[in-house]
Amino acid sequence: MATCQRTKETSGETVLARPQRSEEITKRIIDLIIDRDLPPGAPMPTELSLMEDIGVSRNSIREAIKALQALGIVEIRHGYGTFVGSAGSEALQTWLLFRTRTRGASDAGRLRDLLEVREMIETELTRRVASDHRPELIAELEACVARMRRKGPDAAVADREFHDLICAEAGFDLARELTGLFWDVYRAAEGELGGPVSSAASTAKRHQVIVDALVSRDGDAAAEAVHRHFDEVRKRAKAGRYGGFGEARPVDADPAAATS
Amino acid sequence: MATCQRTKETSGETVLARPQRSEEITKRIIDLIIDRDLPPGAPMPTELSLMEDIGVSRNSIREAIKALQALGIVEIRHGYGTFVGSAGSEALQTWLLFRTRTRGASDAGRLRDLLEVREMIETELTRRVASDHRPELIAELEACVARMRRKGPDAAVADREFHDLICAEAGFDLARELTGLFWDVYRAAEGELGGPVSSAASTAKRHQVIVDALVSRDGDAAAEAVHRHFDEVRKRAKAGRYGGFGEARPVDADPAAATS
DNA sequence: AGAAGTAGGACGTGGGACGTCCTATGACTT
DNA sequence: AAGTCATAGGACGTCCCACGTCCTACTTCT
Repeated sequence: MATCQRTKETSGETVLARPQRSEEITKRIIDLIIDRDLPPGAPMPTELSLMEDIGVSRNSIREAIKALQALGIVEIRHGYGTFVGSAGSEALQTWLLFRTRTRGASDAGRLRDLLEVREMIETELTRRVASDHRPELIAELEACVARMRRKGPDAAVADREFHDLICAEAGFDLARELTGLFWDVYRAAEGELGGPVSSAASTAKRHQVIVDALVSRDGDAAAEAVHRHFDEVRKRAKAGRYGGFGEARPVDADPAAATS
Repeated sequence: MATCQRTKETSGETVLARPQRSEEITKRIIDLIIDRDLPPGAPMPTELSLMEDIGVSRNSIREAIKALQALGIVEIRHGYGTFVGSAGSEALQTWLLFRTRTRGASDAGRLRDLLEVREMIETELTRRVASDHRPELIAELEACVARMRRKGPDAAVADREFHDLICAEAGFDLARELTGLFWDVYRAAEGELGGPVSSAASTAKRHQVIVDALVSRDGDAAAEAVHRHFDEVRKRAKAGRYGGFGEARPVDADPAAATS
């Protein structure tokens, strides 16, 4: 009987020929969330309810929900229910990691892309934070730098927190989440490629320069410090076993322009 | 028999208690793509093959593939087969649009975030392009600006192409795709909110300034020009009916805007 | 009243069937 | 012989049903 709905004679209209039903279902579910103004964490209608509302079978609903789950738009808890998700950046990790791992297009250049984009965002972000930030921020950043000096696994965590603190200070959620995402994916891809180890002391020093620039509220100096920090990361990456990543085009041919 | 695989007594090892089988399947399929080095466009194994390789039912395989499809990692063509996807940024449109439409967190601030991140990336991108670009780029950009001057739907297309040209010139695929994504999503969200129309002449002028800066190969001037361009966009957005995006937004019943 | 056990709801997985779409191969026509 | 059309096969799309697992909430026993 459910199949009867999509035969032409019952509807009488032009054949819909819907190329992808599931895409339509996905859209409908999203619209449902928007229309009912369901906040993140709110319980979604039951699969059975959606079945009836949308008029398709449970499998179709489940596949659509699965696609939504992959995007972080919904969260599924076994035996409990489906809930509206926050669409956080974690959902993109699979996507970006795949994109980075697959070397079909520009070889290892994708890893460089990751770094470049992060550098662009953080440079501008730090520039803005330099001219407008809470005084407490400095102490928090210094604490991170101190932790970086101590060798160990916590140094990497402190590194991430350092950048996250700055990004959060700017107040742009999207930018903050993206940089965090790039950081995580870079780290994962780097580990997979057998990247080099980080030098703790040098890293801490580079970060300290950024803090100093923030203290003096000098936007240009802050941007410059961030650039130098990324130069360091690039140098370290180049020393790895996948050396010379992204040699497709020597953009940094101009030594003077590299510091800008 | 398939069910027997996951009972503890057959495996004899510690109970896996797999919280989500489909997540495991998704991972396995991705690894399969990487291991076999399947390039984008290559045909994926049949669902039946995957069933046997991974050892789960077709429904489970299909749900995993559906999740992968949502991320653009695979493409499905009905009646033909499943193919490796390019993981392009189009896949993130649903995610980002949802994230922008849902105003649970910071109201309309998300739209502002979109603009800010794009500004950050394009600013730095343009700065780099200023110091290193092909001479032909200028002519291509000027052609876009000329098209912007003519009113009509093509003006928006030219606008997009203009920014895309610059981003492409820098050579960072990821940055280019992200800015394109932000552009598309902003446009979609703007339309949904009943955004204001763009003033053709003014827009063309702002873009011309960017071209001029590129001609003189002045990085700082180019960055400045991009900033001004985005100031313009922000100003225009602020004039919309959802005026003052970023603030709590006062519902200013502007009679002039009611025409659209 | 408190704690253990039980009933119900909801998602997870498996298996099968049929429809739809695309491709390719064969027969037929010109 | 070459081109066109019809048919067979493969692969995905949708549907249905059944059972397992997990969590919640209620009932019942102590």
